[in-house]
Amino acid sequence: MDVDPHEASTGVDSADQRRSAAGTRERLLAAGEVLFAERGFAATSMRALTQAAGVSLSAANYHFGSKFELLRAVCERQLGPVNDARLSALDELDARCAPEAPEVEAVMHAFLGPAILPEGARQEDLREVASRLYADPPEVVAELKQQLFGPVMQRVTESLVLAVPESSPASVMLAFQMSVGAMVHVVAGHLDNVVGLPSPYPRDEELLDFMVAYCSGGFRAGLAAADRSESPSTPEETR
Amino acid sequence: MDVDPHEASTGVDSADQRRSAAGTRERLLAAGEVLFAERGFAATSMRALTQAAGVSLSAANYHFGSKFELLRAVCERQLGPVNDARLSALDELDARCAPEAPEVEAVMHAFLGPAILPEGARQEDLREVASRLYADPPEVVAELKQQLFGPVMQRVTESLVLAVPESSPASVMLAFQMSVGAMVHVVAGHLDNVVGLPSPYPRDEELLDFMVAYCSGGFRAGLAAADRSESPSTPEETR
DNA sequence: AATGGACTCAAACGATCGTTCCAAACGACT
DNA sequence: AGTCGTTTGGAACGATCGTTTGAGTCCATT
Repeated sequence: MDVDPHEASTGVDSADQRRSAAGTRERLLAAGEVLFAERGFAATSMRALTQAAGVSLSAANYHFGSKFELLRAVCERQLGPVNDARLSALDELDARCAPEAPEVEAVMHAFLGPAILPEGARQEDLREVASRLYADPPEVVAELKQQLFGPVMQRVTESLVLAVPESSPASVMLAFQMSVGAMVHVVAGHLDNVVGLPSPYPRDEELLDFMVAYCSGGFRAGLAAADRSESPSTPEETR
Repeated sequence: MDVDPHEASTGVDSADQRRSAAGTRERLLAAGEVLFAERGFAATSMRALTQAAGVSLSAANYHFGSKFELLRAVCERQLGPVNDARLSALDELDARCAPEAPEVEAVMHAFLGPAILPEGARQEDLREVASRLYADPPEVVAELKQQLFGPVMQRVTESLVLAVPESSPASVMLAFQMSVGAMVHVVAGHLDNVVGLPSPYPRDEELLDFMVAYCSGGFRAGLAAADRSESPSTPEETR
């Protein structure tokens, strides 16, 4: 009783056996979400992270082996539900429009929705660590990024190729990547730094509808421009 | 003659007075462009940077006061010509279509062109440090970013508001920010990590035309969706 | 009560960080 | 020749980094 590492905010005094065990891990993940999203991986020290979490330094290295594994756990915890929601939405979309190809807007909605709208219960301070992966570290994170986003990216690309069969897959991927960039920009919170916009920009369905319209319209316009410049020059594949 | 700090690659032996002076500064800026763009600000050490530049550690702190001032100099040197080209292209565009409003495609081309196409002479290994500013550090760089991009952003927004007078300025800014995100994504080189695309994706006019079409189409589609959802709900400003 | 595993703590490890200091080399000028 | 300001290199500064260590605490089980 000499030290008080963290006050018991909720009035639990019984039946909270090994609360500190799962609580510490949860605290570290929550602090990692905030700090990694705010300052990036390299600029976030383990001491600042554990201090923000209210736990000891070695506790972080006990639960997770290293700083990088902590980042991986944070990303997986945050991106797992998002990617699962994306995949299930795409499956449901495919099942709905039986043998016909899905609409571009519907695919974009399935891809953007779980990232824009807050998912499930935790919705207040959930920053997007994943957006940091698109910018932060050297090439070590490339493997993590590929591991986290690879399946979803491939799945969305397949649906988009089906949605616009007249365009080449390379153009579809290029146009989709620009949508990814727009989404990362929004999800990373860069809208908050624009002078004429509300600082915590609301993540509501209005923004989602706007993004779906933007990405779908840009997707179609980009492909139209690519087809316009490809068809008269390279008639080798259109044959 | 006991040490050999850096070999004289070019065969200069006369009339190269104080070559090391301007050469050292140039080397540091060039190394900063590459390393800051590759690994970000926090993950790039001064020792790695000066070693890549082939100069001493104290030389960097002599020419630039600190690591942050070196980053500022690198960003200014790289973004200065790009932003100047953007502003002059927008001025030329305004002068061309006399009293009428400019086209969205033309504004996007003026904004995207200098960032996509290599500018002037140096075009080989010129990475975009600026894209790192949109992702890398905490809030210290926010001031640098605002200082570097502020005028151009305001200028482009003005032209876009004129191009679509029927939409609200807030929607115009939101749609433009998504185009900024797509541009940052492309300029940051994230296309190189996509499996089905060529790894050093060519920065040619074909990509520029594609991006102009994408951003313009998305811009118009997003605004159309916003107008569609705004007009029946809030008839206060449309009056 | 005693044992064992799960967990946390303070302290320290070596390494590397950005920065500073000082002596030496350089060309320019009197 | 001699002196000055400019520029460079090498060594070292204190601080902080990620990680490891070993003793200690707590709870569940026997």
